[in-house]
Amino acid sequence: MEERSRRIVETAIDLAEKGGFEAVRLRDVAADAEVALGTLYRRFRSKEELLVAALEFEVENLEKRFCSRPPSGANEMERVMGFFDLVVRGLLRRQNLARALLKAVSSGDPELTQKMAAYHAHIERMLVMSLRDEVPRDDGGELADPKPSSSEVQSAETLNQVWYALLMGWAGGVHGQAPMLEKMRASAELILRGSSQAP
Amino acid sequence: MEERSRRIVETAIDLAEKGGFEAVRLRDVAADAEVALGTLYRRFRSKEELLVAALEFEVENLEKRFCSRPPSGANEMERVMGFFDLVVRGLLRRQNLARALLKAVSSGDPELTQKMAAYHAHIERMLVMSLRDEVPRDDGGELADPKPSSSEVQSAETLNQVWYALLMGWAGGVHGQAPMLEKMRASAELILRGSSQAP
DNA sequence: GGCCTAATTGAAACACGTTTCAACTCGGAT
DNA sequence: ATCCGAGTTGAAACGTGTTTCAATTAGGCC
Repeated sequence: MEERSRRIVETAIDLAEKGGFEAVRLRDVAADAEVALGTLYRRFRSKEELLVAALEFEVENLEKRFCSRPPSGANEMERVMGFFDLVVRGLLRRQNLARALLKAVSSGDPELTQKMAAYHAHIERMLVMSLRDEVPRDDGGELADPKPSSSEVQSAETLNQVWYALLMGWAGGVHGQAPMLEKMRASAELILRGSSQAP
Repeated sequence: MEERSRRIVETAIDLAEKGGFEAVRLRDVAADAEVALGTLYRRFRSKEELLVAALEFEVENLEKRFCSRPPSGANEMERVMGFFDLVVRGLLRRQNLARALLKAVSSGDPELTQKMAAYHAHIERMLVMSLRDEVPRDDGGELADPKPSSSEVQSAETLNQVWYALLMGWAGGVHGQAPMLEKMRASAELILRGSSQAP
């Protein structure tokens, strides 16, 4: 990403951390990033697109942490929950920011379809790697994760679906982070138990 | 609900059917419902709250249909998928409306926490009843569904989580309705298989 | 009927996302 | 050095959600 765009995204993240979605006023972002409003709009078609770019940035960081300290655990369950703990510590700790990013990615804007799918793909990839016991190696900047089996992919998809719904519930105030993790564990138990049986 | 409020909600639904979330311009809603803008705001604190009221309305209709023609099927899987088919036919067919309602309920507005939780409770209740093979009887306007077991509740919660995430994906253009139902079936297979084992 | 309170109305104003535009700047091709 | 086109700037304007407010109306109570 180009220097100016990065400055814009970082400014947006700062403002979102402080005051959430509403605090990301594009006039303020432009001013703080020392850019004209028109420049911001040349690079990001909307507030949502800007915040989704911020989400991409945060997910990249998450992936780096994931690769450097992959969740360890004796079984699938522990490793998968270790991954969700990582997301909580890496992203949800900054509640204002996390809520703002979730709101942006779930806005339903058709322009963001591709980015939304990419986000889910990232999470699912990390989930597949968590299901395995391998230590993921950083392979020239890319994650090494050859040929996931279709049952691994299916489990990861289902886990990600549950996780996404729980994130939405957290963002909407339906539950706090600890209950969210509890619910995730309960659902994961069902899912992993199901996946351990021959179809 | 009072007459004036109902008129406002129905007007909002009309507009949302025609043009989605953006087409629900509150000035237009007020004008079409023959009410002053201030009156609309006295009854609904925001556009999202208005649309969530519309969602409540639609979910009530869904529940009526559910009670009058409960999904039938030889096993849990078929009945649960029958329920999701019902939602598709009853709500998602009107794509503009459905997307608008989903956008509202997932807006993350703290004022809507209660309504969001209530929505999920409704869906989960119908899922519990679908898991069972009973014919749900309309019990004086309320659904008869005595004492769901904790394992039924857990399955219903997990199914609902997956379903909600898939709805968001559909609303965001990640997949169409048919692929969404396919994904739902695949995840439900995992979940129901897991629930059929002793914990 | 007269009165009191709450609801309604119409209209204006405000905030912020988004668009538009003319003037300006800058890096590279000639 | 000059010129060109793309990117940038600053400022204004527009649309829509939201707020505000004075004037009006409606409905129950004496």
